[in-house]
Order: sequence, then structure tokens, then C-alpha cells
Amino acid sequence: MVTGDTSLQRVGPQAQSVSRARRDLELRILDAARECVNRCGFAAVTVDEVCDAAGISRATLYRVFPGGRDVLFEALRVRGLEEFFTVVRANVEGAASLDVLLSRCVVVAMSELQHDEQLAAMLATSPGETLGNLTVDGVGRIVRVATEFFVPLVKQFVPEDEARVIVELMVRLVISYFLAPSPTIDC
Amino acid sequence: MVTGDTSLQRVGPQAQSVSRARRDLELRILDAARECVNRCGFAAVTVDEVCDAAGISRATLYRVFPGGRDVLFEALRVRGLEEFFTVVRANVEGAASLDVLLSRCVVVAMSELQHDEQLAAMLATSPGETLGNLTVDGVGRIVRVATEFFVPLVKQFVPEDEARVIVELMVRLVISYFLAPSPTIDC
DNA sequence: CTGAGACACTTTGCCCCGTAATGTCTCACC
DNA sequence: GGTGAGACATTACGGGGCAAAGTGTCTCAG
Repeated sequence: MVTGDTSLQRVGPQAQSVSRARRDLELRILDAARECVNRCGFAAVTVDEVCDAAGISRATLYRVFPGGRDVLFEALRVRGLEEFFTVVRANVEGAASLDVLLSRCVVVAMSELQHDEQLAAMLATSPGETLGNLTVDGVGRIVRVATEFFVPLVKQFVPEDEARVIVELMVRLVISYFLAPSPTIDC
Repeated sequence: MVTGDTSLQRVGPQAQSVSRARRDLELRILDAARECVNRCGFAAVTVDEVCDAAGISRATLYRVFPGGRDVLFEALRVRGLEEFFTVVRANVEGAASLDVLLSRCVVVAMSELQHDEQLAAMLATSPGETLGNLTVDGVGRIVRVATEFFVPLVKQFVPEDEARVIVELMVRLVISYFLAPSPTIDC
């Protein structure tokens, strides 16, 4: 729905190549959009700018992302979230105990957050909306994606339902400490 | 500083009565301000409205709260915070174990938050600013006041430095769950 | 010490308007 | 089939001017 990937439902010999060209186009547009966001901010980016940066026409963008601007930026957020958690997970795999795993998660996540260009640009240009996404509207999705990435790791040490709770608490605390670092607790 | 209580530094026979009249005036103004905020919202309240509601003139308000609007509303926030934690603490005192104490804190705090008129009015009328106060700028102060109220209780069961960490984590989690309730974890 | 009100200043909202951006469309192209 | 170019109506955004309201300070009478 987000990325208009109805082509994935197709079958037949050329289904794969079609879907792959579409996928490449998607990635090209998303890369261009990210570049624009990191440069100009977030609210300031126009669809035309993204098209120019991607070297495509507006018609193509609207074919790949039916719904336009909103859907494109939503897809960008989703990809950013997945990239973020992919990096964090790659840095915490192989932990020998629950304590080590969680400590590494927190440390790596905080570090990644503090060096995230896209997030910084969003916080700088539309702080209200970004803050809302981090603390109200978007928390559910963040927790969901984080659960998907980390519960498999955590449940090596504790039962799965407990792992889900742990991951959720960790996510909420990391967001809180990112937005408002504590003078007493180091991060 | 916040409430312009320089009169407290006076000495002599009538020092107490003077300071007391001033204190009564402060409370009267704060009550009026709270009433206005609960009725009309937060950003919409004017100094004149508060004066009318308190039955005083603008000159008096500016004498009691030098600095005017900002200082008045800041004092209102501070009082709201202290009232909030006073109520919560009264409901959790006498807990027999750390688990019971923390559980009660979370339950009572969540309930109080969800029925807080002033907070609701602030979130409704200036969501951006209120959200910022709850998640970025104001977290330090909230943690500080909460620490002041709850560390004495928690340190009955654990060392004080550990108690401070526990209180801070609890505060941040309660704020997070208040702003974005979890579908999986009940509150 | 308080109330009433004048005063200068800043902020707020509003209306208008020109510009820019969005989203949909058609058509030519390969 | 997919893509690019561009026209098109519609909407959103931003700046200027202006009236109204709010803020903060002051003086003076009670």
C-alpha cells in the first residue's frame, strides 16, 4: 500500500523483471528524496526537486508512488526506520547474555540516533511534527518494527512474551533519553 | 524567583502577616489562572481575564508576579506539578515492598494524568509546546520534582543512588505510555 | 498597598493577492 | 508496455498591510 507494489502480485515469465525495474525506480526515487531532505530540510522539499534529483519526470514519480508527496515521504520514513534497526541489529548480534545484548542495543541505538542526518533534518525543520511522530503517533510503529527486529534476539534468553515487553520498554526509554538526556545517567 | 517572594526576606513584627497576605494573593491569582486555563485553554488566556477572575487589578498581578504572563504560567505549572505528585504520593505511601510501591505509583500516576484537566487543556490548545515540555525541555524538571517526592519512599527498599535511577526510569516510562498507550501493555 | 486607567510597544489575526506546489491529465515518443 | 514533457485546475504557502487585542510600565488617587 505504501509503495504501490501491486506489481508484486503478478505472475508469469516477465513478472520478475518488471517488478525489479519498478523496485529500482523506487529505490532511486527514495535515494533522491533522502538526499533532498538531508540538504534542504524536510518541509521545504518539493516533488519537483526529488524528480530532478532522481532524473525522472513527475509522471513517473506519481506512477511509482500513487498518492504523491505524503506516500513518498511515508515510504522514506519506513525505509529510514528499517535501515536504522538493521544497523543496530548488525552491531548487537552474538551477545552472550541478556544484559550484554540490551546494553549494546541501547549504546548503539543512542549513537545511531545522534548521528542520524535524516532525523536531525526532520527535527530541525519541523520539530513539532517530528516530536509527535517520536512520542505519540509514531511510537506504535517504531515499537512494532523494533519488536520485529529484536524479539528474535532477546527470546534466546527469555520467553517471547517477556521479550516483547523488554523491547518495548527499551524503545521508549531510548527515545526519551535521546530527546531529553539525563544529567545523572550517561548515554 | 518564580513567585517574586522577596518579602520573605523581611524581618520584624509584621513580616509574617505581610508575607501571608502576599501568599494569599498568590494563591488567589493562581486559582483564577487555573480556572481560566481549564475553561478557555492555555494560549487563549489573557492577563486581564485572570485579573477579572481573581477580582484584582492588573497592577496587583504584576506586583505579585513581576515578569507577568510568563512568570505566572510558569508558577502555575510548578504548582500543578507539585499538586500532582502530592496526590500520587499520598496514594502510595505505606507500600510493603518495592514491587507494590512502584506498581501503585504507575497506576495512580497514569490515572491522575488521564484525569488532569489542566494537562488536557494544555495538550488541546498548544499541543506542540506541551509535548515539548513533556518530552524535551520539561523532563529534567519533572524528574527532579518526582525524585524529590519519591526517592524517600523508594530508598526504604534499595540504596539511594539506585532509587534515583528507578524513579527516573519510571517517570520517563509513564510519560511515554501516557502519550502513546500500548495496545499490548495495559495501563 | 490596591485600583483605575493612560501610555507605548509588541503580538495576533485577518484579508488579500501573487506565487509556488500539488495532483491529474493527455499526448508524443521509443 | 513504460517514460517524458507539459498543460491544467486546484490547493497551499508566504508576504504586506491593517485593525484589534494583549502586554508591560507608569502615575496618581483612594
